[in-house]
Amino acid sequence: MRILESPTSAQSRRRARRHPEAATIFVEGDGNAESLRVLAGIVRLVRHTEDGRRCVLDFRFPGQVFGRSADDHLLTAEAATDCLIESVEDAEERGELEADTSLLDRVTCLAVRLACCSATERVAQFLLEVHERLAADSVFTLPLSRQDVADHLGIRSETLCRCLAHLAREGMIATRSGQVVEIHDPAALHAAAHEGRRRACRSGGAGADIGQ
Amino acid sequence: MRILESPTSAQSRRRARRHPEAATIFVEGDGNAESLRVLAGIVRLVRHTEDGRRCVLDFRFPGQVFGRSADDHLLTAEAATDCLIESVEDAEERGELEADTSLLDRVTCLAVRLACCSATERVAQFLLEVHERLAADSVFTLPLSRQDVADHLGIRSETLCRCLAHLAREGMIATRSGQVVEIHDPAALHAAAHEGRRRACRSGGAGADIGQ
DNA sequence: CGCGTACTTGATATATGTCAAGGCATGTGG
DNA sequence: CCACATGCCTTGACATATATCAAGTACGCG
Repeated sequence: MRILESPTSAQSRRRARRHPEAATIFVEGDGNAESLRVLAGIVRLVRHTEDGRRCVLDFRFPGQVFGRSADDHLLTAEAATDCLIESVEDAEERGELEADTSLLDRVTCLAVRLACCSATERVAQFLLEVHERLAADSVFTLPLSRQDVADHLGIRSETLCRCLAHLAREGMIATRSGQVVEIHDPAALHAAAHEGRRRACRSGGAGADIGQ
Repeated sequence: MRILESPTSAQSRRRARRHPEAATIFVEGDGNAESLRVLAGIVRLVRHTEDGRRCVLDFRFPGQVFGRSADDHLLTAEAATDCLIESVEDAEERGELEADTSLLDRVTCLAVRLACCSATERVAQFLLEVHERLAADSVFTLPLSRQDVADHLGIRSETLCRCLAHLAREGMIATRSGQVVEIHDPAALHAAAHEGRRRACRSGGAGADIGQ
């Protein structure tokens, strides 16, 4: 199993803890508000509903922090892949802490997407965003299961497959062996991520006009 | 125009500011992190996307606080109805401040709903939640436009109408003159709010079993 | 009382979910 | 090292939910 690694992880593996894939790192609502940082692997922040459904609110990639505030512990953190996790204090010591974007902002953006965007738009947005967050090459490995991505985007895994296939047929991306994604035409992908324009601007009526 | 009033608003109207319907109270991303409290009316917390779409992330009812933290100002606050707003300091002085639930929690719940629930489920959940948050009688007035509610639930206003009509046909609720809602059968409504059970529990596969 | 806006309802198109089968990749045991 | 078994991914056919487009209606306001 390949593990995504942050550039600095090699020299800092000292006090890192290892979490095997699917392990629970902390549970929603536990009092224990520890701040953690991903060294390698991918963490998913999820909420399980009382009726057995699951929703992936966000992913954390190498170098990113989670569980920072008490609010962050409103979600459960799980290892989406095998993970190396250290405490934030360790990273702080070494001055490796990046400014992390607010979880509220992340979840808000997700809610807006879920409310407004079609499945294909969501998938395109997700690809672009992951690509950017990983600061990856145009070809990159995304070691997430289809189910994890689908649960994040609020669609079925079959729909996710179809959207990927569609984007691939249009020549915007290619998927090699499932987890390897290649972005061929970022501009077109970006357009696909924001198609809804037409459908849009009726909502507000008065206030919001586009103009671009 | 009727204005929802909090029980204590009468004696505290001193330094309250009035915002007419549709007025913007503060804009997403402004540096000015003022903490406010609704005395009367309803505030909506929205995000406008770059492509002209709108999403209502949450509503604030009389007695509730908004704009509390810097994060709260990631959203725009608008008067969904004519509003009376005071500063949190004023309420604090009088010891009227309730513990407010975290905005992250609210938005997370919304995202989960948007990701998992059908239109009818969302509408049923919304009615129950508003009913509870208003601590209202089984008959209550909800002075929100269909458009506001639809933009909150991620559906079209036509779909919202149909869902309400459906719940009414089933005898769970009645809508009198648009803004007045009557909850006839809370139990059935609660059931309608969580129908998806069947569809659910396949997602996780291994981890998440229900058991209740 | 008449007008304008928002709400409601209907007909239809489309997107997504659902169910089912097949293929591919990965890991395991011989 | 290969054959097999297992699970994930992919694709297809179909059902269904929701968006879309278009009238019609009710309601609030002047």
